Amino acid sequence: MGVGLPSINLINIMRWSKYFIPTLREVPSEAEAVSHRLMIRSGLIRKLASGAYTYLPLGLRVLQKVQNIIREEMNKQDAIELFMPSMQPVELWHESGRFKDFGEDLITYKDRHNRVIVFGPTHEEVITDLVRNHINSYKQMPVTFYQIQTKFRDEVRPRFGVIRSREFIMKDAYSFDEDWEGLDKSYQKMYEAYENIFKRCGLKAIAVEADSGVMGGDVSHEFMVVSDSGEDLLAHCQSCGYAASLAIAECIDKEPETRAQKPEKELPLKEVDTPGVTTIEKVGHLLKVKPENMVKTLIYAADEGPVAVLIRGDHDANEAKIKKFLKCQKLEMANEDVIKKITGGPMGFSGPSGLKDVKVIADSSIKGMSNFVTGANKKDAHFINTNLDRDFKVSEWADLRVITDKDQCPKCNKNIKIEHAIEMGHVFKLGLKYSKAMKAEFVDESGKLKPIVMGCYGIGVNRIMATAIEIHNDNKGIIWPLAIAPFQVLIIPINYKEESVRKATDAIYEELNKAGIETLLDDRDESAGIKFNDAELIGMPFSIVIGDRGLKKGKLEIKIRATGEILETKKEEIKDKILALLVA
RNA sequence: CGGGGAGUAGCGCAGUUGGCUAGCGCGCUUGCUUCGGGAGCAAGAGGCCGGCGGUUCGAAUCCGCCCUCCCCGACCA
Repeated sequence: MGVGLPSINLINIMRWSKYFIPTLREVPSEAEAVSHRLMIRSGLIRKLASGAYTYLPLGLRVLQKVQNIIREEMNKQDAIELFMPSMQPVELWHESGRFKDFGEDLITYKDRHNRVIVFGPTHEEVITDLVRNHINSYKQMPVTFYQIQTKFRDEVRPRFGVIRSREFIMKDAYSFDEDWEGLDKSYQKMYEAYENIFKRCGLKAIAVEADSGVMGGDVSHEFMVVSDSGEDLLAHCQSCGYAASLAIAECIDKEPETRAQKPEKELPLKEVDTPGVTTIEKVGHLLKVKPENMVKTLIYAADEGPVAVLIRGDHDANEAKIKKFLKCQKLEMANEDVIKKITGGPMGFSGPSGLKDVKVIADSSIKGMSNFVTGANKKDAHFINTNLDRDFKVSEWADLRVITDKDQCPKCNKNIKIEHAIEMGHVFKLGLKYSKAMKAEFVDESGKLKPIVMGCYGIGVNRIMATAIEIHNDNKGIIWPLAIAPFQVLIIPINYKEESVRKATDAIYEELNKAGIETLLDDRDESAGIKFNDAELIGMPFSIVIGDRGLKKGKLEIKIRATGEILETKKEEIKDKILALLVA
């Protein structure tokens, strides 16, 4: 299948009875997240298998509207649309070095000629291949390409319906520049496009600095929308607006302040029995010491051998920060043998004093501590009253931990909040990663051969749909933002079979059609209650209720989904009133 | 991959000390009545009880293996 979704002109009007909107009265047992439930109940999607969904007509319309918004904003920034294959020769992935990086997430198969084909999880390789063959001169840059296309990733755990699926629709863009200044400009343009896109889709996206992960590159920003169904955690400052993903949010541990809390006297180091007790929680319980008065010693295996990392008991080690600090590629917890060699004791009882042949780095928050509990590097034993410098030495200090909600904002010192968020988009300054690996070079003005400077930019299209629902709903159903609502107006005739109602309904339906208003007509032979409830469930911004009761007075009702407001309107003024509402 | 939960009609569920023809609500079909917030009456259709194997006179129910789905974690746009 051509998995892309071409831009189309949406059909303006539709009769419910001739369409396909399978709404559900009851909550499907498989769905837990609000958006997931509502998407199934309102007939937007159906599941085929874990992480693979059918978009039903109403859902498809939303996707198409989102895509059209994306296209408009991308085109506005001079990005050029193209369409690349999902089937990609594995050689490209070896060339870029990402075959290993992606690992099991890559979905591959062998074709009949025994060639290994990758189902594209993203398209840096393909676009770089294209560009290296056709862009050879600085005169052809800057240029940014984009596509809207289905991606495939064998996610470990697909969840929350369409929010994390194995097959998903992504807008991916790639910029090519002759130098870093150029990249900065291209990046900025995409950044602006993204802000506009999310805003137009009714989402308040926060741009946060992020870890580049498997994409590579130095600078990257994620566009996050705060939501309980978010898989990511955000450190977010309510006062100054600072926001960063938990993985990189900076921790401020001011030495003078923390030092001040130090008691005057250092007590003598003492070994205590802690049989079989290894976790911070249990040790703390046994010794009646709070986690913040304990220090855990984590032995990591890094590129250049083992490293001991000291973290306060109530904090979590931040591997992204540790990696960055050590400038290493790989970082994993050391195994039992290595721990024994370095600490002399078994796993679970490691402490900073008496470590051999290992670099000791510590999180800055430890500087202010005294008389704390540590492992004794000996089976079933811990030390109490451990003290810095006296009992052990730290070779380097750094921010190595994960921020908590007890921390302060690194920018304004106010309290920081940890919130769940959904990642809607991610932009990366890739730099030379792919152009070097895959030799995408160009000749600059002075005739020199240089690698192209790249950026890449992704948006989860189906995720915008799910997130919009996640944000805009009530206990009755979805409340679509106007720009991405499947239809702008729903006409609800009460007893459509009755001639006077049908005539009035058909006339208005036709009138709205002529005015170019996207209208769905609920012409089903259902009771008023069912129609009202379904209307609230599928959440069109405006409904027009046409019933005998009002018709006798020459009046109809316009219901506003978001507010529940009912506007009594003269029959003749319906169209103008709706037009006014659409613009407002 | 670790931990937890679940698979019985399109949806939501009951039935599981082994026992009759597998049930209920919603939805669906037909007819009549109804018609401004999930209508009433009547008559229907719809099941390999997730799969395979075992125990047994007899299995939705007991045992074994497998599959699928959901949640938490690890991991990840």
